[in-house]
Amino acid sequence: MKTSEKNIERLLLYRRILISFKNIGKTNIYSKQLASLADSTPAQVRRDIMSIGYSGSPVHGYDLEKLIDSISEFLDSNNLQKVALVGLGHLGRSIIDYFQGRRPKLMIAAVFDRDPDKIDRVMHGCRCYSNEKILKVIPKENINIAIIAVPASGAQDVADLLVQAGIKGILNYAPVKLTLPPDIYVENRDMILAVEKVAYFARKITTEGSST
Amino acid sequence: MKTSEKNIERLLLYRRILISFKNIGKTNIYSKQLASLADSTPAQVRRDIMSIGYSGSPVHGYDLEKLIDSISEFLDSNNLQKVALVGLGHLGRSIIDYFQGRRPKLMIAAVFDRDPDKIDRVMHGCRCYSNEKILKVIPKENINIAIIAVPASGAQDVADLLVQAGIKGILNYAPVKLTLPPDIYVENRDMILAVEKVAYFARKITTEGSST
DNA sequence: AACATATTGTGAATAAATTCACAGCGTTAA
DNA sequence: TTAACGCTGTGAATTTATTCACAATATGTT
Ligand SMILES: NC(=O)c1ccc[n+]([C@@H]2O[C@H](COP(=O)([O-])OP(=O)(O)OC[C@H]3O[C@@H](n4cnc5c(N)ncnc54)[C@H](O)[C@@H]3O)[C@@H](O)[C@H]2O)c1
Ligand SMILES: NC(=O)c1ccc[n+]([C@@H]2O[C@H](COP(=O)([O-])OP(=O)(O)OC[C@H]3O[C@@H](n4cnc5c(N)ncnc54)[C@H](O)[C@@H]3O)[C@@H](O)[C@H]2O)c1
Repeated sequence: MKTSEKNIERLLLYRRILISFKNIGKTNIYSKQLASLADSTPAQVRRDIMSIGYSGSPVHGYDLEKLIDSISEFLDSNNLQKVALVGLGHLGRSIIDYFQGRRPKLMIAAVFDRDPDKIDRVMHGCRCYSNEKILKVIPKENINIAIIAVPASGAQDVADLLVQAGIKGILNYAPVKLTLPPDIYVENRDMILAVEKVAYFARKITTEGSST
Repeated sequence: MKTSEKNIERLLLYRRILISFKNIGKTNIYSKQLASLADSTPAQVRRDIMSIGYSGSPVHGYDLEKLIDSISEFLDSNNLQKVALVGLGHLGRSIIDYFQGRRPKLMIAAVFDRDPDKIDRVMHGCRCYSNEKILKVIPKENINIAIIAVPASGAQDVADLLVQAGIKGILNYAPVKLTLPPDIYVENRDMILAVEKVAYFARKITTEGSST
């Protein structure tokens, strides 16, 4: 079963769409509908669903509940997967606020910051520790992924510590390339690059449109 | 000249890397070095650079300054391109704080929120307006891209307003699919999907590693 | 001036991703 | 019963993206 990064991204998106579709009372969906909701094509949707081994009915399309379950079985861990967050500034606070309680199999189980004012504060049920506790808390809580929301200057050090503590995947919001062992999965999310991209395509649209 | 979305993303990343490479005193770079900094391959780097019409020297590789300029000429607007931000919560504040002043050709020129407490506050030199001013301020300031950082429930309405005001590109942080005219470029950035993706690959790494 | 060297630029080959197109199927209607 | 329908599942075709591989080249060296 060959599943690329893009495949996984689409499946995650499908699941979110399917859940909200189910929440408005639907019980099934056709590849055409899902494609249109996901800005994709029916053939792409069918291929993706095929790749996880689920199949629908030619008459009713896909059963929402079963499809959601299949995707979840494919994508999720059986157990709860715990997440650490480092950096409790504006971004960190926004993240914890938005994330916590939204996904059944994922939870932010520990927060770290180096600012003494923040240490020991409790947010959404999880206490903020000082960075020195990273090596202790992460293995103890069995956390294997982390979100970095500290300024660029501190990110590499934090990442090194996290890896030392046993983290296997990092979602990095700091604008630096982290240098880490090859068996650590890193996803970078930089807002500036994203705005630049939007700026490029927005401009492209406007200049193309005016050349009629 | 066929430049795909991925192309643009890589060029933006190269530029950032090149700038920081220049800042540590270097004057030139080889495709091999840039590839390793960008987690890419030398051939990919050369192809990408070829696609913008720049060429280097077989002996000294690429001249940093000239390459940065070529990429910028290709990617950037000649004029300043203005950005609107809607939603001045934790996320919005983090965004403005991080973004403002970082890119020479881009600036957040107006901020909107519907909370009366926030209206008329000034942050990083830009005043926060009420949503009602969107239709007035955006055309007046000639803003053509926007960042949405409001809760999911308000995002579609805000997006509709923005489009009506003349926005051509949107960076959307709210977890909803925006339904908009086809000539509007939308980039969605959802943290939950990103964490889920990291969770998947982190797990995959750990389980694969243990099957030796 | 001739040679050695290391890297670029790029056509060609390969690999990966997407789309096409249609057989097969369960359901409904007559 | 039979026919018609509209959708899925998927092999094959196509398109897009990446990598290979090597001639061309600018410079340093003798
Ligand atoms: N990728 C994005 O989309 C995006 C958006 C906004 C900000 N950012 C980045 O995220 C960073 C944080 O943004 P913010 O708005 O929350 O900033 P902030 O200043 O509000 O918060 C930073 C927090 O990190 C803590 N911190 C600093 N160094 C630390 C370290 N070494 N270890 C642990 N904690 C540390 C500080 O005490 C503070 O609480 C910014 O510096 C910026 O680089 C990224
Ligand atoms: N994509 C991501 O990575 C990510 C991360 C965190 C949060 N979020 C999303 O972003 C939203 C904002 O996060 P936050 O932490 O800043 O929340 P917040 O509650 O701190 O701020 C929300 C702000 O939006 C304003 N607002 C609400 N509705 C509005 C409307 N219709 N028009 C204008 N302003 C409006 C509020 O007054 C408030 O200032 C969250 O609801 C969440 O959906 C996304």
